[in-house]
Amino acid sequence: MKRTRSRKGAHGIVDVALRAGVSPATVSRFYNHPDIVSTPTRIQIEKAAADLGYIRNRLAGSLHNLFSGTIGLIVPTIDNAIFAEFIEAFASHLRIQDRTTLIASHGYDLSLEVQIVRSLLERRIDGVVLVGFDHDLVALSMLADRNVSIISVWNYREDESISSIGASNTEAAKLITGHIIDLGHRDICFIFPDTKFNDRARDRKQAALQTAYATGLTVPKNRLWNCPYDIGEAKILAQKILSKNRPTAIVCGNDIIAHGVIYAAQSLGFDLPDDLSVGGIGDFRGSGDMEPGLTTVRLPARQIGHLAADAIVEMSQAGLPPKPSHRLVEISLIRRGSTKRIQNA
Amino acid sequence: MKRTRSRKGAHGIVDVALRAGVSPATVSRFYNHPDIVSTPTRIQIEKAAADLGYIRNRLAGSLHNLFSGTIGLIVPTIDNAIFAEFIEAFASHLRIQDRTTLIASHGYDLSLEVQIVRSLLERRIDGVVLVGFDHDLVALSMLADRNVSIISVWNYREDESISSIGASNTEAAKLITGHIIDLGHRDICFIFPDTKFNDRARDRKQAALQTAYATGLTVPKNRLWNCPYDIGEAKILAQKILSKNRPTAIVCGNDIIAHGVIYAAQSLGFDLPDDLSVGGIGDFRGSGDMEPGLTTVRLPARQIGHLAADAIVEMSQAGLPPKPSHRLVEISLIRRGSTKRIQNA
DNA sequence: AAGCAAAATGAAAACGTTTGCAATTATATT
DNA sequence: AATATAATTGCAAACGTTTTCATTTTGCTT
Repeated sequence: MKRTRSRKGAHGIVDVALRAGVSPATVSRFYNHPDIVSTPTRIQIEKAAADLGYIRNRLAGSLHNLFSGTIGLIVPTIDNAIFAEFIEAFASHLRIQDRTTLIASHGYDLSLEVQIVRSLLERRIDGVVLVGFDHDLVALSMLADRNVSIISVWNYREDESISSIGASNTEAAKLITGHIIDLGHRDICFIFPDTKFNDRARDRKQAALQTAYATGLTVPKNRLWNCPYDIGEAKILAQKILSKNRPTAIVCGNDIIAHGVIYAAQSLGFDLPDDLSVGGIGDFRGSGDMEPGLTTVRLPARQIGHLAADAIVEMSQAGLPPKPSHRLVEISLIRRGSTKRIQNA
Repeated sequence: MKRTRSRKGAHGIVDVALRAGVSPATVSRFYNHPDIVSTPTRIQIEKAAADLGYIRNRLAGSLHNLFSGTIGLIVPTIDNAIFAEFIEAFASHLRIQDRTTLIASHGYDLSLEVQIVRSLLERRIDGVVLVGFDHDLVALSMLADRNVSIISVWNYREDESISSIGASNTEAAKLITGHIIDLGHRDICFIFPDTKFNDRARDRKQAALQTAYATGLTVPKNRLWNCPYDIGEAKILAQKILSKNRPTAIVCGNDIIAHGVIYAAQSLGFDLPDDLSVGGIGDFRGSGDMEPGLTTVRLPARQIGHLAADAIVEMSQAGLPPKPSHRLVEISLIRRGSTKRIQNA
């Protein structure tokens, strides 16, 4: 394939320099270290650049100084509510810091993540933000070898070797499970997503069950289910669960599943929360507005996005810190209409 | 600030060449035109690159050949369901074509869009995908000046000057409005988002009202409302509308608003669809699963994402086509439980 | 086996910036 | 006013590739 497109129209830094009557070096400094160029020249250059409609070529720059001004963001999925608010907040805050976001998703497929990391490294990202701690070692070492800053978001654990910003998913699951137990429920069903390559789900599931066990509950086979991140599939599963010998409450690994469960209950004509209590984790957009409102644990997605953007920029400028730092964000139980004290307790 | 981070560990193309016993030129060809390097050398280079953990630097390459392998995607918002499926499909298909997605959102603020375009141009994107046809002329001409391919997605119109892939929002609004009128409804309320800088919403709103007028209906002030893209705000607005002198049906400019309306009706204890019919546009994830299922017009978001990815890659390789091309994607009315023939008609 | 075309490779000049160093100019000090 | 110091600026050499052109090697044909 012939690549013949011309961009002849575009002016370069030397054109600007020529027109402003200075050297290209000075123009470069005007953009990168504005403080060290004198006011008169600054004005000259500003005018020349405007006249020519100059847009600088950061690729050429990064070739020299190793900084591309681009940050990679790798998420499991973009197409559902889970990460939407986070991505938006992250990208916006990066833009404010004059960085751009190179985004990619892998659908919980770690091998794909390796390819994605390679592809991002080929574009010389200054840093990368990943979700959670479950990652292919190959991907991590490629990043480490090239001194690319890494931040893991969403989950919080004290002992991990890469820096992170996130909530304790363990606590989140404890909160919602504990709340439901406190309401008197003893026959509780648990629906969680697949925990393979998903430390958030794993932490939540384990903590939820642990909390149940600690109260002396047992969780038989028909009270523990797996379910993908999909409202429709959750609805179908819940309909099955609810059709016979139903529990008094369902704890869901995330709000997506909880939405499906609530719809399932409604489709079967149940009264919520009288016939069934439902709890989620996440507090996505919409969870508070549905009827009944979903009782859930609020994870501050936007805050994580904001913090992650600031942190990755700082890290990429400063070089890797000696030790990984971990930032815990607050979560809170949001009581809404989908849970209720059990009647016959 | 001193930028002293070293990437000394990283090997370049000449290291690979040295180790493979060939010239850098051959290694470059190995990556860019694999067909013209002989099998033995190919193997040598493959091995050398693997041994050294070489990751090529595409920035350096684009400096020379004007292609960065990066496509810009500018959407109004990432943080709600509207564009989520589209973005996911788009980014995935770009990845398959060995391109990466530089994403940014502007929250329906055109002036921000200009800044974003500049920032993307500084990274020398090969093409850019925008939503709709309402754009700042400055942004468009910056792109045109630099021969960057542009595709507009989501909306379809025959007469626009930039290439597009999308559905007819006019048809969509006609479909849902017509459906509701066909069901016998005459007292219909319309809730649409702000149409400023939003041609999709404008087309929909106009077509919906037109359809109503064509049937001889009038739409008084209290039957036409504005509402942001937010379930919660839609819910509040709908509660107000429904509390006094309520219509028999509500046509919503998108599924987000429709979700809010349905929740509002439920919060007031209405029976859906007996007390009220609700129609949306979009068919987002979840619209089919809620109770009752939302009657809406399906816009194939994933398909648009897929087509747009393929199209922008092709355009960016081929140079601008002589004439803008417009691709119309199919939409369809999805009848679900939220609409019903009016009882007393 | 010679001759020729085709295929594969190498040498070196770009691509558009940034930056170390040196040279110049402005400012401060006496 | 002369000198010392600091603030600006310019020169030219990178940065890591890709590509043109020329050269070498390979494969065919007779």
